[in-house]
Amino acid sequence: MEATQTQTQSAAPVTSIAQIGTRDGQEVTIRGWLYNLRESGKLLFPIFRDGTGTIQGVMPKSAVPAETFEGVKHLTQESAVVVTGKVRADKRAPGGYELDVSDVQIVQRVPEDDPFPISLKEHGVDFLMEHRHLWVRTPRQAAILRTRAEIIKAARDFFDDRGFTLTDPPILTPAACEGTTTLFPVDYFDEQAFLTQSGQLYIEATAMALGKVYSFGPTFRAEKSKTRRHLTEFWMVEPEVAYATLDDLMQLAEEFISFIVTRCLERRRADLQTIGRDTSKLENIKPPFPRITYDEAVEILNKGLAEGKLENKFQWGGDFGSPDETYISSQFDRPVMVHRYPAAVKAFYMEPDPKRPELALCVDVLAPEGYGEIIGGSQRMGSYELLLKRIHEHGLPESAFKWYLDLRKYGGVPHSGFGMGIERAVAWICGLEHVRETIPFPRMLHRLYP
RNA sequence: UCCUCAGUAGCUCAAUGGCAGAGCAUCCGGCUGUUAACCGGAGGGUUGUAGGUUCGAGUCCUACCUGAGGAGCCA
Repeated sequence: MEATQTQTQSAAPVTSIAQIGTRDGQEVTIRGWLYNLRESGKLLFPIFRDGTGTIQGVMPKSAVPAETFEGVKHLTQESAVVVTGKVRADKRAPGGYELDVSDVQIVQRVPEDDPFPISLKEHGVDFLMEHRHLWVRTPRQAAILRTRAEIIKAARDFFDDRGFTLTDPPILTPAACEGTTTLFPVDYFDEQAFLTQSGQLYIEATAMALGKVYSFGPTFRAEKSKTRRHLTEFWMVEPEVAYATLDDLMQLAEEFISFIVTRCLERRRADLQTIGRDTSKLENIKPPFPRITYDEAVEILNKGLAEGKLENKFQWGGDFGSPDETYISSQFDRPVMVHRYPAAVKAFYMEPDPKRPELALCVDVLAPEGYGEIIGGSQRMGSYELLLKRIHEHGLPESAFKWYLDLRKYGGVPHSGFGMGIERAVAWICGLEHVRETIPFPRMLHRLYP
């Protein structure tokens, strides 16, 4: 399995497969891997990939040296190769171009007695997850990862271009941010620490320093969730804005989501096609998004029950379950913003609605097509006294929140923010069945390898 | 934590309680336009583990292990 040091002797310029259309008729070099090999008598059709795409090579036995032909004829899937050939437009080729191969240098040959495990046929989920480090090489997974990168870049561009400052919250924290979910404990020099479940409390502090801020980073939840929407380690982008109200926040959220979707349609359309996404469902993701109150959402559920489209009666005061969210979002053709939930089912730090104090000034954005909640946000509580009371009510240690309370003591202002789960956004935009495909190495209940 | 389903060749799956099979992958052979190529041949098995019922168990029963889907919780 030794890797030979290959000197690319050819004068042909190294080109990416994605850019090969600009080199029609020219001699180029591609550095990549053998994706597949078909043959027909004295004619070989090796398909190469380089991370940007795939292209079929054509090799008649008569056109290349005998040793080159024999070397490629017995080449194994995923062997590393440096290929030189002439680009030729061909209507028969899926990408529009083929490569008339003149030379193939084998950088590393996969042994035939231990072949690449992921063949081109279908595989089961468990097998693919065990081989995630190799699964990411397949065209569909590569397209998803490129789209994830585009979504992250779009999110950061959106905030950077609007005067937000990126401020990174800590990952090791002394206490729960929200006090609700189970955290991963960490030994911190004989002190108890936890992996963060949200950067929100910390960016409230930096928002008071810088006005408009956001964070982008990993978060951790030790919940034993086993669904297509949950990971134990996932990435969130969280903006926080001083002086912003709930209405300001909802406007920000709809502009944010629209920007990201539009960007993906502009720049990753080919990848979305590879993934098999019906992009027509993304075309109308533009402001304004429907805004409904929690009360109106409950009415929708009750009506759905009366029409026999839902099974269980929904009691006012509870949080929506997954089937409830799916039904509510199915009534709209774009993300729906549900605001003003009962304070009792939401986190301790949310500002009460002055008109109805039993409600919180919060919003959940439910993605279409049953993808559920992709954004959760709120106007933050302003009153020092009420915040202290809520901390006690939730059984949280006051000492750990002293600094957070300080934010209300020293120049407290109305402020609002939300968090968007990157993986759920990727799953929705790519139209995936499960969030496990949205991140290079998903961490789930009982899955820590590879 | 609870409910449901599934573990058979490297992979995807068949097999009425009665000889453990196919396709793909690998190897050998054939084919000058293949599109998950095709055609012919070869090798490849402690049927998740442990026990039980039976003349006989991949198949039926019990326990356990592993995985998947869902609930709860959440983004």
